[in-house]
Amino acid sequence: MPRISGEITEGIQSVVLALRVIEHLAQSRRPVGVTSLANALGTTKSRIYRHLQTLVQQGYIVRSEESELYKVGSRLISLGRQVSENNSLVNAAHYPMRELCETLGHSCVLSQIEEDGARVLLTVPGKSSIEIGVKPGSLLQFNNSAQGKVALAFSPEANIERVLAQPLERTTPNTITDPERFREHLALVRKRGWATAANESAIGLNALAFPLFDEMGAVVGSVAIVDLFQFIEAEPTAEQISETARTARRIWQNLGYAG
Amino acid sequence: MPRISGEITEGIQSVVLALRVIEHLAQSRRPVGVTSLANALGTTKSRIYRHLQTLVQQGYIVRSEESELYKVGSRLISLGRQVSENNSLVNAAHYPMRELCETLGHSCVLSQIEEDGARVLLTVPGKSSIEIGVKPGSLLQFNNSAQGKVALAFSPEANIERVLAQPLERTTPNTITDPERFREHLALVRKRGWATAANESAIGLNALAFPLFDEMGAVVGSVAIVDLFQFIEAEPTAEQISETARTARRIWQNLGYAG
DNA sequence: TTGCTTGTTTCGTTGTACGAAACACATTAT
DNA sequence: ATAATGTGTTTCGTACAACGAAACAAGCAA
Repeated sequence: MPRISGEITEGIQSVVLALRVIEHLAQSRRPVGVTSLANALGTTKSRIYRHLQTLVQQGYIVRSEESELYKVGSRLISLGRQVSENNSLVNAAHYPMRELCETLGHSCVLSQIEEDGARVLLTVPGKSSIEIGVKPGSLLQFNNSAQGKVALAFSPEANIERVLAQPLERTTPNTITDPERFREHLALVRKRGWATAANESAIGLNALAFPLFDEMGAVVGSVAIVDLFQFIEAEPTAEQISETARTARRIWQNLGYAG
Repeated sequence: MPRISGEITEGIQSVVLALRVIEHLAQSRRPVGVTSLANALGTTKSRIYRHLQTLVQQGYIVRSEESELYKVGSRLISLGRQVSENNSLVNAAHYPMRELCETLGHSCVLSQIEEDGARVLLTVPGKSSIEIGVKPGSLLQFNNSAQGKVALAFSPEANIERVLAQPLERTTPNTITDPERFREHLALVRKRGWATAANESAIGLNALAFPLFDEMGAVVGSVAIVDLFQFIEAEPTAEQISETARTARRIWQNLGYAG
């Protein structure tokens, strides 16, 4: 099987592709055809075709009968429900987040800490007509997002050192890339209890994030409000801070952490 | 790669196994180890180990740090949310089903029609202390479940013929396996607008199912209440029928079907 | 007609994914 | 202590699964 990127090996190839196919279909709400999928994932039509066939056979995706395009199938949907219903973090956060969104009107994002970033689990779109959001499933970096920073700041020291040992990626001129400055910044975040990330992941955007703790007191993720810099300034309003904090606290409590 | 069951080929093997691994982890709420997974799926440890590694690498599953067992990871959770949130049927049905469960106290099941059965998308557990339910993700047969029968009964004629052409599987002595009797039974279901399946899929169980239609008037699935035969008799009570019917109607309306 | 799209099928080749078996490291039993 | 079982992990040679390229079919638009 020719031509893989000379990397050390990133796992069983066919499985990796299959997951990418599923992920792609889940993202795009419209059904997708073989060719466009092959282009999007940078591989051949035959490979994609074979993979689609397997996934259809297994019931994870279906062909919409009118067009001859592929879309998410019922088996994947029920798998999705099982997984997300059994996840305590999503359950604990869902309702408080909706309320926060009602109160402040900003988009609201839940993320879970992972080895190299904060994974977006769930977003509640804001009330403005311009929709600002973060794509569920994406991985936010530790050094350029409020969610990542706040999660890292409250992590065990060993974790912080591990991240600082690696070079910090720069995405905008405002991204913090110097390890020493970043260390100081994390100390500030710990002191205040929250983080913002004005123009750090993208120019014009800001977010205000609070950490979430489980029953053992360990960080599991973060809640954040996200909006244009215009609406969430470098120093957020007292209301934004207190309301988001209150939401975070409600989520902890649902998770069993007394505070 | 030796020894597959001599079948015609059921798709890309490694992908099929990977999906089974994911499905298994999603089902079992507790973390699982390599060996038990290998036994459960009937394959070797090394194969499972390799697959788990790929899935971990991709972020779909993680190892719980205390034990060295594997469990569902955040990437799979966020995939799950995406998929189930974008699914109109689940969204339309969720709230009405909860209410139905409050009213009658039985477990409530949503399923979507598929080529060879009704796939369980979502279940709301009943209020009794004995929990009767159907596992989400499982495929209910057309001939031995209320959900399957009602979905098939309102399908296009061609679909019915296709199913009748295949031999009907028997699971209990009460399962209908004779094609002619089944055809008559479907006519009755169509006339009444609902189906039951007393002792057909398992002795002691019964279900009462209504069809669900989309905006074009085509069957997309079914809602059903499920409980012990003791609580849902061969001829359900007027209240059970009217309440479940009302729920079904509310779901159609949410889906855009005027009726 | 001739292009230019789709999705599908075939085919020969290659290197991946495989099983078996060894390995390391725990517990528990003898 | 030492054998006996239980984990999860690693190695290795090989068969055959998964692959890319290219041909094929079917649809639509100039």
